[in-house]
Amino acid sequence: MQNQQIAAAFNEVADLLEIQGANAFRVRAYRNGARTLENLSESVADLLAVPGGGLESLDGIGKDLAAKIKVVVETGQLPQLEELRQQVPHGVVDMLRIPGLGPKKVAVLFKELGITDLTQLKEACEAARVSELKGFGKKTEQAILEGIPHAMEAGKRFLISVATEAAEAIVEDLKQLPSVGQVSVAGSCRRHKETCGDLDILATSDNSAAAMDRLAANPLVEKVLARGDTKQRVRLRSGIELDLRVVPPESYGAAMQYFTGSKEHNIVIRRRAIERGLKVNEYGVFRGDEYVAGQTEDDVYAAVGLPFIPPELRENRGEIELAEAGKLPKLIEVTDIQGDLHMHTTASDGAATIREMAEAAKARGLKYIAITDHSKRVSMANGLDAARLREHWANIRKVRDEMRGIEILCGIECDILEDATMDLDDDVLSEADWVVAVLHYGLKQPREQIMQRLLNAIRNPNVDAIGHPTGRMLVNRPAADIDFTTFFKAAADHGVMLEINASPYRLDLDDIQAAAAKSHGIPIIIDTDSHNTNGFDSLRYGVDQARRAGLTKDDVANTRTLAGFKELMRKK
DNA sequence: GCCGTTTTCGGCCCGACTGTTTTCAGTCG
Repeated sequence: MQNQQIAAAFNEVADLLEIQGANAFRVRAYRNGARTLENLSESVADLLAVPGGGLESLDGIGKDLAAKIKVVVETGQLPQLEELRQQVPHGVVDMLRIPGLGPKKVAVLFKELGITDLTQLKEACEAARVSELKGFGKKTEQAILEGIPHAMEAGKRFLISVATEAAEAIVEDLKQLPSVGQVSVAGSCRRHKETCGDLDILATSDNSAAAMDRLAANPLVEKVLARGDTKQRVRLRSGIELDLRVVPPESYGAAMQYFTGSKEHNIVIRRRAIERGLKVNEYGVFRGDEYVAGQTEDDVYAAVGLPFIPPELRENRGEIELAEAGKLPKLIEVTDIQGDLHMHTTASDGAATIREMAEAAKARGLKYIAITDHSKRVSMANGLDAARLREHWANIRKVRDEMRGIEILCGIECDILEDATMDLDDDVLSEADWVVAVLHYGLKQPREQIMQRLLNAIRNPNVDAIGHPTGRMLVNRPAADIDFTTFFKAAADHGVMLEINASPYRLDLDDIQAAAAKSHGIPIIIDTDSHNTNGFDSLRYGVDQARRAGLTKDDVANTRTLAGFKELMRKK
């Protein structure tokens, strides 16, 4: 957690320096440093303890930033940030969220008009004082007024499921157009990030106007925000903004590579191009003015001496080095999954019966499932006590005996209570085929208490796995404060599996945590946590998260047959 | 502020679009 806090501090320093007109590369250095910390699995406090300066060996962390990290770890504060906050009020930073306002214009508003928050900015626009400033005009003033409500929503991001569904619908619609060749989603949505800020769609056509007209007429589209010869930006009714880029066919691969990002990945790719006397942009790979590649992404990567890199890995977190060495992992695919070990029925808060869930799972090709309804603490969800649970298991066995082609485990999603005990006694837990232990309540407890709960559960011989370990709800509720190094070590020592919960609201573990869990040799499971028969549709999002973590089929326990899976379960 | 088969400063990814001006700066991705 401390890593994220320091990263946030560095990002804020970058924002504030930018408004003050500091050197752009210095600003970038703070953002790069922040990003390194966000992606770090071990804690900076641990690295500080490494003799010889473990911090400075990190990408983008030099003498100066390392010293600042040390100060934060030791004092909990960054004096530089406190000082900058004195100089630039916090509301000024909020203005950066208004589309069309960057650091330069925000600085002018602050210095010339003394505006320090969004409310004052609104008043100034309404009084037509903004349009009188040099570099501003009537249109800018109007755009600011329209952008203020958006800024008030504070950098809203969208769940990957919401973004994916919208993007796929629009891609399908554009494909109907005869003048359009290839159409595809790019950007963070194609990289399958857990949330998307906006959408990028790419199309090849010799008639860009037709494609843009088609998009503008799509019922999902609320407003066209900007339109040029090659690029159109629209806002969807859901609030997501979407960029459509139209490129010639010979540039398709280059444009896909370029607009899929990430920005950090592409910077390295372009640097490699420069080293080879080449230039990479969205139109192709060029030697001087001569086009040398660009039709496919394979060609673009080949031009810079690399094999194709799966979009999920394109974050500049080591994938380029792996590609160079020919060691890219063969990432897990949805069809590799044979079992689903976390789901609910009408016995607790699910909408379907045992049999309906089993039939639906079988229809999707799953070979085994575990029914894991809630334990009694989750009274809101009609959680089960020992007596009801035993009765439920008897019903599950009945369905299991009657059905062919799918195995059903008698499971339970058992709460780890606030006092670190389990919600059900060991005698009943020991009768289960499968126990997933989870945190639902008391997620805001201090780290020591959270860790006590997780470690107690891991040490309980009846617990097979920890489900949605951090308890976060995306865009909504923050994760519990977990010491991951200790957590992963304990799970590995006790043979407890860890879940990537595939619900698009959770995706917990996240990509970085899952990669760290893998490095500890912990078997990962990917579960849908289905509450109805459509819940199995979420499997793809969990697999995508695993792919972003670099996981292969072998890293994920429920890609095995049931017999193989049971070999990985701890002995009882 | 970082980085360097360039050891010590000079470079750090790049193009499209908008609005305000009239040749370009700022913003964005």
